[in-house]
Amino acid sequence: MRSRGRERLRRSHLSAEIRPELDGQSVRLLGWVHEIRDLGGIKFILLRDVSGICQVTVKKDALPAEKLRDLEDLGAEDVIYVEGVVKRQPKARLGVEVLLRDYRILARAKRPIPYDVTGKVPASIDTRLDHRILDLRKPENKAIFLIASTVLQAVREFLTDEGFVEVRTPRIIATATEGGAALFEVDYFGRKAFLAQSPQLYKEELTTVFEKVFEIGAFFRAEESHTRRHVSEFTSIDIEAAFMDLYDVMEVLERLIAHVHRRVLEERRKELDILGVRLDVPKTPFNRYTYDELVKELKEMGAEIEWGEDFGTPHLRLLGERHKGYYFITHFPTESKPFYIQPCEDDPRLSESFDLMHDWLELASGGTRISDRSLLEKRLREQGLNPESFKEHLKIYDYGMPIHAGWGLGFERLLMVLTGRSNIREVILFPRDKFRLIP
RNA sequence: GCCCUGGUAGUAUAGUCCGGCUUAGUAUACGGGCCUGUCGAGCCCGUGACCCGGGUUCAAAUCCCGGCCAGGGCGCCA
Repeated sequence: MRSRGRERLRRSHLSAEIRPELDGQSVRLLGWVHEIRDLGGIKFILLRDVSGICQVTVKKDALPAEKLRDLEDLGAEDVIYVEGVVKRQPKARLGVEVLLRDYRILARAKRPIPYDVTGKVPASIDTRLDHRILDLRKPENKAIFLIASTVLQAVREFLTDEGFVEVRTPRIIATATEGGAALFEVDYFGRKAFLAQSPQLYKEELTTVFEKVFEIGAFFRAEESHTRRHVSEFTSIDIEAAFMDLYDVMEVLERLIAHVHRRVLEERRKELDILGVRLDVPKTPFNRYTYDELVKELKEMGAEIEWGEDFGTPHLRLLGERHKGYYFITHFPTESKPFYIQPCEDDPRLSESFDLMHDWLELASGGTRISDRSLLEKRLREQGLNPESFKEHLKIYDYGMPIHAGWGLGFERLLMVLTGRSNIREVILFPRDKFRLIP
């Protein structure tokens, strides 16, 4: 019985596949009721599935009375199975509709549904996140995550083709990896442990095995940040490669960004249209500016900044007005960077570091890493960290540590750029920040 | 953590300055009715709200204080 029922309810087409060329063909559809417009003798049901929305038309004189009665009760977000015939229809916006022959209501939605999926009335980001599953059913929000899926796929295919090995490092760690950023503490069988804020040290160690590694994963920062570009749980795309320096990995990064643009344009044109985003493949190589140059530039613009000071948000906003799109900032002061960044040989006050920017938004950060144990220990001490608590990491440097370099790219920030969204929470399915732990 | 702004039906808003003209207005959603080409459907009717606590006052959505919540910014960062 059960399996026969399932057999009947297979769909023959997705809503996006209902095209005028199918005129006259019988089709079976499955989906959610997006909207109903009832004109009395004729009723229009907009049926939404993963591919989009199509119009199902009900001429009331063409259905038996008892079928019609149930249909009168159909509401928004009900799940429905539809059998019908495709009709080329110049009067319909898409030029095509499905004339309903039979149907089954598979699941009812509560009425009134607590959130407007059709988007007739705007909703604040807080309300949207409170009803996130319904919010995601809006075509424009769904489009963001269809693009996200393509981006992840594109990143994996690009890095794999470049000879990088995908790895996974622990989320639960014993000590802070970089000092600085606040970590979430967890109770690990009665011992104190932390949620990882970065795969940094593990990925460096792994270059001595796989040479080129990458990881796509969630990391955690217990910062008090309250901005549109910070959350407590975010996704980082990280690479690390032996026998490379900052210029090598910058080149990998800009080619990756270009590749991602190409793939999104190839596969998600419809979603970009829904979002109203015009995307161009950025020209490589991206512009490169040194920290020194930009400090000079900022001073010329009248900004207050001392050499050695890291750029603050107001500085970056100023720079973003002058430098549009993707660009690199290189050679930051060693002091402003984490302990593992390689100081320049000719001027140790500067480091072999870089950030990838888009306008004023920081997307990625990376550089050449220190490969000499004694220098690394010296840098740890200079940053007020205790080498003793890094001994598990430091011992790797005794087993043959070549020069290596890498970067970490904020996946959601890249997605903000690609989808034209200004709040990082919009591009995370279920965002976590200081104030939000549900849904 | 600090600073700024805000909290009115399910949602989004008007009203708040300058307290009373308010049975708190509008849109949308929802319920009922009319409607055979809608696509922001239309028209008619209806249900539905002043964040919580204290204070000032004859009178508080409106002014004051505290709390909670939210949005944004800063620091920090991806």
